[in-house]
Amino acid sequence: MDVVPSELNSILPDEIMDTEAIVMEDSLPVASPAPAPSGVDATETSVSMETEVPEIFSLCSTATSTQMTLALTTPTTTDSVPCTMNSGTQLLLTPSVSSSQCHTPAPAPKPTTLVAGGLQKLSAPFTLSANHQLILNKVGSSSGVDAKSHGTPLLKHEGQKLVVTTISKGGQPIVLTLPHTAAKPGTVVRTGDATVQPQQFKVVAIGGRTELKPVVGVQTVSTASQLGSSSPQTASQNQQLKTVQITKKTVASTAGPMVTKFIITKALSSKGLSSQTSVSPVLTGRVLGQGTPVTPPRTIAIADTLNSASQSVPTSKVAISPLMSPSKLTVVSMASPSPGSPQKTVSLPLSVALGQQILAVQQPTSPAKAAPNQSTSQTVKPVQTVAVGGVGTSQFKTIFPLAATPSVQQIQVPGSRFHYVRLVTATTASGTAHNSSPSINSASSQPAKPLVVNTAPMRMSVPIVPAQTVKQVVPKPLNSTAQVVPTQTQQRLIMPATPLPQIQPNLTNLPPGTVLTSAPGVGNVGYAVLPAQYVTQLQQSSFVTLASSASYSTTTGIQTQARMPLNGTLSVSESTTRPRKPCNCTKSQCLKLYCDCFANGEFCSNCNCTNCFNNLEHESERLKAIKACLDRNPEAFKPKIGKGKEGESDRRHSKGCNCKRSGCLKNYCECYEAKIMCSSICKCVGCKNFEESPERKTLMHLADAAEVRVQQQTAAKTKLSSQISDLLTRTTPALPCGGGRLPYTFVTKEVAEATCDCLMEQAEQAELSSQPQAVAERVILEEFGRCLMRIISSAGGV
DNA sequence: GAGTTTGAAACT
DNA sequence: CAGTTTCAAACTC
Repeated sequence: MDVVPSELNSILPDEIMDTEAIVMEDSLPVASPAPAPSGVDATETSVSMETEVPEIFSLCSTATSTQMTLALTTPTTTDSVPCTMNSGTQLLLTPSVSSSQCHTPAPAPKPTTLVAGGLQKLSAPFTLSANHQLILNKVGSSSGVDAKSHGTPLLKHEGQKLVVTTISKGGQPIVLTLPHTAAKPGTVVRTGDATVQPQQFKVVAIGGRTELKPVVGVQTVSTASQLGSSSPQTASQNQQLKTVQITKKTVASTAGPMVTKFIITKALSSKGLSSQTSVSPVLTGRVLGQGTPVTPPRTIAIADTLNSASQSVPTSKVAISPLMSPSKLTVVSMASPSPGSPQKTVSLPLSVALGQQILAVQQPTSPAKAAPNQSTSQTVKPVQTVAVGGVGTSQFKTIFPLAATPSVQQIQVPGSRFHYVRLVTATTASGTAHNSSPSINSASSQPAKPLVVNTAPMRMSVPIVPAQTVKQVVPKPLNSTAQVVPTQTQQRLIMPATPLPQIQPNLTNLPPGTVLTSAPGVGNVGYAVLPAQYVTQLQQSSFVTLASSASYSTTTGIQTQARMPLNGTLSVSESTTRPRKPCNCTKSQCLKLYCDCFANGEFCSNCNCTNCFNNLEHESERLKAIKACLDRNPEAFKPKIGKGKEGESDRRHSKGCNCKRSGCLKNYCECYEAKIMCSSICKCVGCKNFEESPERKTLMHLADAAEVRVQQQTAAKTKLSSQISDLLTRTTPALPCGGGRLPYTFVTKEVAEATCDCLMEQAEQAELSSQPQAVAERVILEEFGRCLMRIISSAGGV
């Protein structure tokens, strides 16, 4: 998956993200043949995938690159969850075993395959392990048609929460995280489906909006019947909607029947970008809306409110401050759970998530049950995007895990300028390398793919502060690696994984680019908001080194990374998106407001500063500096120039200037620099920066004239360039093979023949006049020169 | 590019 | 809160 700059976020849904709706339903088990000791029982989960799409999802850590892979890892492998595939989509669930073929559901924790009658084959072994992640890799080509999986894959779904991460179109893996619950393997009950109180959450991406709604009275899905009935679909369908419905039935001894259903609707276009998502009506009443016809954003709904067990388990929660209205929020939790912790889940409270999107990335906690194919996990950098839509509000989140041992996950908040980076200390080596590995395709195709980082349960809910200043965003052209870089990045906030009581009150004031990390020894979770540019750099660099809590050392400084020469693409974007000048701080370590980078909440990048601490390498110092600044002035990181309500006239400096000697007509004056006039709150002396000031008018005229001049020059250059290009185009014969138009192409066959005729004529004349050979040669050469001149003039004249 | 000027930020 | 110092950007040469 590509890293998407924040600016594109608004565009992203259409451009980048596939629309996938995953609905997870949890219903209480009606009857529990095998009552589990705990109120929450591990139950069989029947996963029914209804796919109209020929593409097949494979749930395997070892899925081949060409396949879409779903990797489901749950802590307990013993339980198998029957999955039903309605239509041609096959879902293979194999606990820690990858199988290309469909398998009948085996009660034992054997590899189960979900086979959808779909045209494409997805073989995916998925391991139910601590990871709780389901990774779906989209396969570019569907090779074979898969037999329907009559055998229903058993997904062990102990957690009542299913976290689904959207899959990037670029073949990025989809990660589904299944939160662990207290349910035990033995308690699993086969799909007997009594659905008593199914809860369903419907995620619908409509026009880029995601809606998540709980649904009551969910229908139960019979797995076996559906599987049998499901008909394979032809691979010819380019765009298809895949719906995966996973019904989880849990039988609790005491509790009523619970049925958990996961509905995953994914609109996939075989060709990628343009996917039309129409939620298949197959799941009646479950899909609230339909994806936007054009490149809808992928949506992941995480619903899990019912299970008490799941709730009991520590979960990561991200709370988005409702006050701030970031239209899009991306949050990545990267906490590294203790190896023993069975559950790694991110629960997104609907109440919190309403109207906001949250991204959650989880890592498997229990290494033992990690997917077998871990060798590649390090290299694989799946991008995960999760969209949690509040009702009526469209939002989506994008997570960009950055791979590498110092695993960094980046979250981009569309519409907001926040880049959230979560730093995870690689504590659990075994656990970290895991499931994400299956996405081989993505790794190869996209270098900067993040690993799925292990996420420990988040301890804190973090309010996220939206960028306060709305700045013009320049959308970048979407390419394969669509990236959006804000013209002026504002990053804010940060949520400390560890409690930062001092700062929390001022979270809203946190500077952009702030990195909050857990205090040493407290935890390894950290959140960082990175400048869009920085994120872009990180993504492109394909590896990021983060030092958090000294848990791991960084081999390469971030500063270094940031300063790394950008490739052409980045440089272009940078020029347009990063107006900020590089700082030259020498004594402040870029940790004081003297530093513009720091003041703007940005990491230093391509700066000339020395001894810079304004980077991820010095998270703690930076954090302290931020805190100090906030202590001095809670408004320190708020924009100094108030946003004009209606036009620039309303803009004014929040504090006013104090100029003494500049007359407020030089850039020393913050008001003048901001191109606003001084106001009554200014304490300047000899101010000339007011409306009627003749000096100011003169300066403005000069500035305008200069600007016009520049624009004219630019326009002239552009025009000239286009003219030259046009000239070459018109004068150059089109080459059949589509080759470029080069000067030699002016010499067409006719021209060559004419030239030869001229040369021959000269030769004949020389011969007739009995000229010496040397003279004849000279005459011929002269004629050749004239011919060339005519050709050139002819070309230029056209 | 070096040096000066300037005013915000930081400090007392 | 006021005065002073520090700092880095803006400016000049």
